[in-house]
Amino acid sequence: MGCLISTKGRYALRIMIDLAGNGQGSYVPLKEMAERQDISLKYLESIMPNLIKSGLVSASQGRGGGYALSRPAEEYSIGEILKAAEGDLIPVACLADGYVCPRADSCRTLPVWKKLDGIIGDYLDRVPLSELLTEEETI
Amino acid sequence: MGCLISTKGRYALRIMIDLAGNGQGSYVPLKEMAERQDISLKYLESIMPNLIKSGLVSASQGRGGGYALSRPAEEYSIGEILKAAEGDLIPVACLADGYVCPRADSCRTLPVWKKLDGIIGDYLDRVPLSELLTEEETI
DNA sequence: ACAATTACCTACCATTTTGATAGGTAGATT
DNA sequence: AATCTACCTATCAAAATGGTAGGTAATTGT
Repeated sequence: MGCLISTKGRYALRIMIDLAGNGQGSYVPLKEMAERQDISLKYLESIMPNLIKSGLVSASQGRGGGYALSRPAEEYSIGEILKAAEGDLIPVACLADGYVCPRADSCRTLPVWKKLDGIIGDYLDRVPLSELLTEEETI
Repeated sequence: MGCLISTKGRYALRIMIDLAGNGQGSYVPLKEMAERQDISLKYLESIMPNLIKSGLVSASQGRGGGYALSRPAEEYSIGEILKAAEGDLIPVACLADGYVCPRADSCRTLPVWKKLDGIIGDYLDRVPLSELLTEEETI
């Protein structure tokens, strides 16, 4: 389909919203969230490590364990969540990390891609996670 | 990789730039452009119908034939070119044409996707093809 | 101590998309 | 008539996507 944001990012966002609804105090088991959000537990298990690695959530094993936000919801941008979940968030392969295009210095379109990337990043970094919460979830 | 714009869109843009360099008068054979741009002729052949369908270029068969811009370069936006080449240009599957999400009315993220889509479209629609031409190509 | 609960890890897999190739057909020009 | 050109159909390898399965290790309540 050619999408910037896949289920990885979308599901991660829903998990973060779910976690925000629970507050920071206690841990929420992934199984609960999988059922609540109607997403495969096993698939979610493959996404969570990305959020852990980026320090967005903390986890605790064993009974009473689960996941929890590591900061208040207002202090997250959805940009950083999507970036963590997806690995990268680029509109065009030319901008891939580590990729050096042989046509780069004569390429007339590269500046446009960079600008586009900037615009997308700016917007997503400006939307706080808390903006996605309903009143009940915020309380 | 998770990209909004694939080679289809990027190659289409390079073809349009190449065509703009030739002016509107005569037709340019695809074979020439494939060699000049170092892109597989056969692959380009699969992209051109999209540009034809959207009325961005006109074609002529037979000797002396090829492709030509159907308007002056200033009157194209790169947004419409990319959209024609890619088929659609959406940042997230939720916005796919004809897709109706069951969670749509309670979804907290959908407004963000729509806004993002708007931002991307606005930018790309505002960049004219002529902005990608060098001085020589513009003459 | 032990059983239950939980995250975490590795491997696998079906489907779709991407990027491309191959060969042939039909129309236009010299 | 010969040639050049777009156009059409089929095929294909590799990668990404979205998901499944089974097991291991850490923690906790009882």
